[in-house]
Amino acid sequence: MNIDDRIERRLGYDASAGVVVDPDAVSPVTHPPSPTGRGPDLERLLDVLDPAFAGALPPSIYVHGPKGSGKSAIISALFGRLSTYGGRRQSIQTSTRAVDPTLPEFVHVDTRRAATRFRLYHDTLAAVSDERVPDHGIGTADLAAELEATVRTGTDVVVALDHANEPETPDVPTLVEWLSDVTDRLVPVCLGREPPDSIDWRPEVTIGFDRYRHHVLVEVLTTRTSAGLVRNALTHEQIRDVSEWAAGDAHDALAAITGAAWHAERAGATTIRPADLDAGIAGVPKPCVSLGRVLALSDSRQRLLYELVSLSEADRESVNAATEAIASTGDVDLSASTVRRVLYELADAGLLDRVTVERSDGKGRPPSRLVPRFPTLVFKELFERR
DNA sequence: ACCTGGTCCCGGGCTCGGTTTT
DNA sequence: AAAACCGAGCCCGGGACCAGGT
Repeated sequence: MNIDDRIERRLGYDASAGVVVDPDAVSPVTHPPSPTGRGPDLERLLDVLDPAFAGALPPSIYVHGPKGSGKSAIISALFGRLSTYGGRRQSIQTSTRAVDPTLPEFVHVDTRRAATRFRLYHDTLAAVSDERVPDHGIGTADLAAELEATVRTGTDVVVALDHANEPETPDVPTLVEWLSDVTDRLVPVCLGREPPDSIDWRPEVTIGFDRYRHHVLVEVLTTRTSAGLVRNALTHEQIRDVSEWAAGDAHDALAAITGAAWHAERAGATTIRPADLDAGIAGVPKPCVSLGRVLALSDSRQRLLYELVSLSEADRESVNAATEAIASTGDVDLSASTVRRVLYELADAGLLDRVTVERSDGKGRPPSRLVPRFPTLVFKELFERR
């Protein structure tokens, strides 16, 4: 976090209103350019990537660890920086080498947004190519040929495949195969939650992330709230409490804080009061699905979820009741049968829980209530602000 | 037996670049 | 050069069928 960034944030910000200075700085779905508290892991990654700095192909890597442990934060920050060094430029000065090495390109792909072969090739190509890549009207095979040609005439590419193995994203072996089908000069760096021995892929190197330890998470939250909220919006005590509650999960902690900050702001407060923090925490279920998964859904599905979390308790009592209520709102232009099917799909994917309700009037199978498993407060706010 | 909730699957149509025809 | 057409991925709609309850 440099001085320019801090000044930039203050520009255009009305200091007389609210708690939030920079929503992105405390958001659970954005990563700061310089993450806090993962120095040793960063060093391990740089050690492993070392061959790349000598112009050789680095090994394939599997980065694993629980949700909210900083995998994406570290990799996206690191690859973001490395991409500015990479590519066709001769970049490293050294007196001991006859020829300066060319660094490979480093590309960070979110498989939530690139969950098909087509989208993966599209996003990878878009990142390494100077020309713009069409979204439609071109076949996957043509895209693969284009990517192969670009890599052949350019440099190797290290591709970070973030969020593998989620319900909406392909599994690790599939992603790796998609890359190797194009050329072996695309080196995969996969990120996932499963331990290495439970995935069907043998990378050359594995790196494990552990949950944040309490004092490290406190440090992360302190850094991010000081960048994103007004001064003293949260006490140190409150940050410690959130960290304790989040049990090492930075995503959940930031979701609770963001929710609390908006709750306070809506009430016209200038600090986060205990009641705001309680509301923020209440808006994050345990266990909680990453907000990023929700935000990667198509517009129609996000709209549907927004309508769902805006429903009254009574309308959420059963899937059919929710279907009717959602389908009858003017903002949703899906048919009732599609709404119903999508609700079941979202439940199956783990974004909603189906809780069977006890029922006395009972013919037939008892209905189930839909309970969101994602940070509802933050999602609602983001949806309304977009 | 009957009823309602839940799962699965696939045809068809939409959008939008690319390609061919006029 | 403009217009018509084609074909790619992707989304929607809906129906067939299975599960779990009285």
